[in-house]
Amino acid sequence: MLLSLDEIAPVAPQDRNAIEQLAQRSIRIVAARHDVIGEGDVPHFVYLLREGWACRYKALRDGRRQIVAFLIPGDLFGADVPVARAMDHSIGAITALRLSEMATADFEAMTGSRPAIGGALWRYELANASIQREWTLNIGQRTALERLAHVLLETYLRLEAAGLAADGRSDWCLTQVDLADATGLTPVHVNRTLQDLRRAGLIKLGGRSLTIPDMKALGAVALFDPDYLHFRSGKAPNARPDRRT
Amino acid sequence: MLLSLDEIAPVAPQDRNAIEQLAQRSIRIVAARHDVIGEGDVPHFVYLLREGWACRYKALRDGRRQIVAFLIPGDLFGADVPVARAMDHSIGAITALRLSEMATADFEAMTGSRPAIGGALWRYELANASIQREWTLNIGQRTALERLAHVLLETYLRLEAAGLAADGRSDWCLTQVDLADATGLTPVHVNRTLQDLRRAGLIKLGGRSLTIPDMKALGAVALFDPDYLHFRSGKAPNARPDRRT
DNA sequence: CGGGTAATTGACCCGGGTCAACAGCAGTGG
DNA sequence: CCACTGCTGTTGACCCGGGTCAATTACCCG
Repeated sequence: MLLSLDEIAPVAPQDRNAIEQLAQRSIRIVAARHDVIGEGDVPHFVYLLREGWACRYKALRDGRRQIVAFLIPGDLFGADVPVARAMDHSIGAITALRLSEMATADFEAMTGSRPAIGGALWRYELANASIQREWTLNIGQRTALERLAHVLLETYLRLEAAGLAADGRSDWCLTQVDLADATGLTPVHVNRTLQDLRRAGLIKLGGRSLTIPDMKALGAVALFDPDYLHFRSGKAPNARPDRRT
Repeated sequence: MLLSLDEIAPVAPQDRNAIEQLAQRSIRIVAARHDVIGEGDVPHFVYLLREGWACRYKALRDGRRQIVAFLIPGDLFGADVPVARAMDHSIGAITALRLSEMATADFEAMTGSRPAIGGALWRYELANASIQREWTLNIGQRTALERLAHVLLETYLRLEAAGLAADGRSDWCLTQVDLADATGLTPVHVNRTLQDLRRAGLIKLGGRSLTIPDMKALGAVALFDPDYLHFRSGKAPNARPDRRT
């Protein structure tokens, strides 16, 4: 079973089994480009994404839309709802999805009886929060070229960590409009910037697949530092003196 | 004792006392414009901000800097470190700060023996994550005018919830450079945009204080919807049908 | 009174947005 | 099997919101 939780915080085999048991009970299929959960909803399920790509997004009243995270197979969402009352954003399917749905009551019973899962979940949500901060930085400070390079590289690395990509190559389900909504750029400018990246030999993107020939090179363009992803394989922490700002 | 945790999730008096006990043990003073914690650090304390304004920020290697959150009196930070290993961002003082520092071991012992605090903390971090998503939306989609209006209104409301502001008036400690770093604009453009807001009668800002004469009007300009703040006084959730995207 | 930080202003410029048209394909129904 | 439709990607011409550069003017605060 694909479980991105396990890439952030190790989950013991018996705990994995407990999750898997619950996850096998009910499957939900969602068509591409439909909402799984809408802003304001109080869903009664915790979801595990089994197949397909989705996104978290927020919309402004006038239609402007910001994707705030991509969800890929193995990702868990809705685990915060029992705590946070209602959704403050929507979950949208990018491709067709296959989801495991776990009744929140059952899910809470499980985390209650297995503290290790609660702890892992806590780590998982903190890692997601860290990614969210990086996105704020990405959109606020990076140029279009850096920004797209960053999103592509981050997404590739998450896919690789999930075992869905290797050797710099991956299936790719995001349209240029999706990338535009995620980066705060227009689709037209995404198109042109992707061409710049292609021309520079930094990516090959097309035909539903992404190839990154030189991770280091793309990372340099993106000003990429993988620490914020909080993968278990991450580097050790360091110390630092007082510093003026 | 000011405790923003309590504005998000109610904390029982005995739990409040437990936190206060711990918080009274050690005070740390930090000078304005110095770092409290640097990116990569593994601090051994959980901090409660008692006095002054601070921010979370991330910096790019070339010096570009993004403020990803403002911290005001009553805010708690560092509670995630025991879980997340190392800091993926920095905490910087905007004004001089007075902080309570609680040894992480003591803090964890307290949350361990008082599950209600752990639950409240979980809600608190989720509310912060929600604000972070709103900031991503803010920077990605709103114009300079909307964006500044949004930041000003959000910050005012948080101050009000903390009891540090009332009747549309509040002390104000952010410079235009701070606002620029938080919104992804340049200081020059922040200056001009603030003047537009002033000219429109939407804000009075100067002399270390902010006044918002008409909350509704400013909210309309900012496309502001307070639900994402997850204040206890928030509205009830609603339902919504399947919707195409 | 002096020195440093924060706010303001003007002139000019550019990265990315806007508008519009078109091309390539995949699905779909006749 | 093919025409039709709609989504995705691409390109060109033009424009504007916000950035850059460079002074200058308040403010503190000691």
